[in-house]
Amino acid sequence: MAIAEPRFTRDLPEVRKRKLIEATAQCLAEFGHAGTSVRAVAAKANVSPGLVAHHFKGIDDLIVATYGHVGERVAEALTAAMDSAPEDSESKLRAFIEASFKPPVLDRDLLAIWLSFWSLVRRDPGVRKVHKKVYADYRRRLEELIADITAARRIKIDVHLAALGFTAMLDGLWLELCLDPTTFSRDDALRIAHAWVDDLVAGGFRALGIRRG
Amino acid sequence: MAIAEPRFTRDLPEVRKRKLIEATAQCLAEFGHAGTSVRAVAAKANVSPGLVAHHFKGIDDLIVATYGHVGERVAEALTAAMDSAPEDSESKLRAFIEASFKPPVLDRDLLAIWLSFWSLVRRDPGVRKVHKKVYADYRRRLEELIADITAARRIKIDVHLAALGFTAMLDGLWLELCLDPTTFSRDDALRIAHAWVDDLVAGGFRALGIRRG
DNA sequence: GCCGTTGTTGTACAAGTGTATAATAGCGGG
DNA sequence: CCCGCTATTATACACTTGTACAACAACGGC
Repeated sequence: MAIAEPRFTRDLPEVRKRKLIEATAQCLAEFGHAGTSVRAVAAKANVSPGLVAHHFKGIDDLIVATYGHVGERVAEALTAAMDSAPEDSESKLRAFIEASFKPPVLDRDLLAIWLSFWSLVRRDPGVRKVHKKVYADYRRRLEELIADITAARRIKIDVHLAALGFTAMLDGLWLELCLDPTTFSRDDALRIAHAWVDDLVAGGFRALGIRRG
Repeated sequence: MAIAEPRFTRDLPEVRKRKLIEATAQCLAEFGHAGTSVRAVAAKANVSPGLVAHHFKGIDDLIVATYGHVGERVAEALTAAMDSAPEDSESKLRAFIEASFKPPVLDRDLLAIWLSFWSLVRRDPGVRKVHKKVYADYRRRLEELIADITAARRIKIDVHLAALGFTAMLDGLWLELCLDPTTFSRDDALRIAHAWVDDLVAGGFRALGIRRG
């Protein structure tokens, strides 16, 4: 007679939390925000509903943690792409673009998580703070690259505005591509983004002059 | 003794539906997607819960109808701005930009509706179809303007890709400005968008050459 | 080997959910 | 003025939700 296997296994809080976060990501991808409840997450993680409440304040807290977790993985993917690119800033910026439009960044499941998180930004000040920091970091990295590229070529533009416009364009392309991959293609997005860099390097965007005052 | 006022008033289905749609918009703005239920909408419209089921299939159907309704109002606002602009395409494109970054288009409440709608796109084919059409119309209008502007100036670029990039940038700026108006300002967004047009008119975006093959 | 800590379960309960149903009543047509 | 149509209500029901609670049991320390 086989030894009865334990009815459950104990995990360190840190480990269990991670498992619950991954279950939340799967629920958001599979059922959307509306179908992602404490119980749904618990079921997906093969765990009792009470355990979720034991580790997290509620489903919103869990979604924020999920955003933080996958957000770090996205940042890692982008950083890895830049690190494996040549040393010059233009190459790194282009590597950033390439990484932005392929998995794990270009991923329908990721959009589901992002949408849920965005819907929390408005009412929860803590969430708002996290969102602000994530986007500030995101923009700062691109702004530094753009500043490098333009400085080396003696191009005088407002790099802050340029970075804002560039990130907005990347975000928009990413969002619309995740929502509906049939209207335009990944390659279209890549061509558009690379063309932006081409024009930047060629001294375009003269209209984005240095900010006055 | 005063005449007892009627306990409720009858409306034409069309009128009642519109009231329910407006109540839905308010609920999405006030409570978010999670807090927008059949009952919440009914309460907001001072109506019994059963009535909602009588006019709509469910809360998803109501959200789609709300998206359609406010989407039309947005389209009207943008069209009105273009109509009151001078006849040339550049002026119309700039009027489009101006209208995009002020109410009723730039509106946190509108984003709440958009987010809910986007979260439905993935699972509901009907919703996906509506989204596709709305965005196709949106892009086509801008593509025509861009085509006009470049054709008049003998500028050879892929207007389709240019329109894709421009709409993505506008969407991204709009989204991020609605999410967090403190990181950058409406004026920043306007400067960025107008600078894009400046560069287009000046013959920039040479990198967006005519699509090969 | 036992014991204590605590991660985990199962259950219970109140509140909220969508929806079906019969009864009500506003309002236009005769 | 009454009548019929149907928009609307009120209620009921089955289900899901979040959370509290006591009991359980896995696993490390002694």
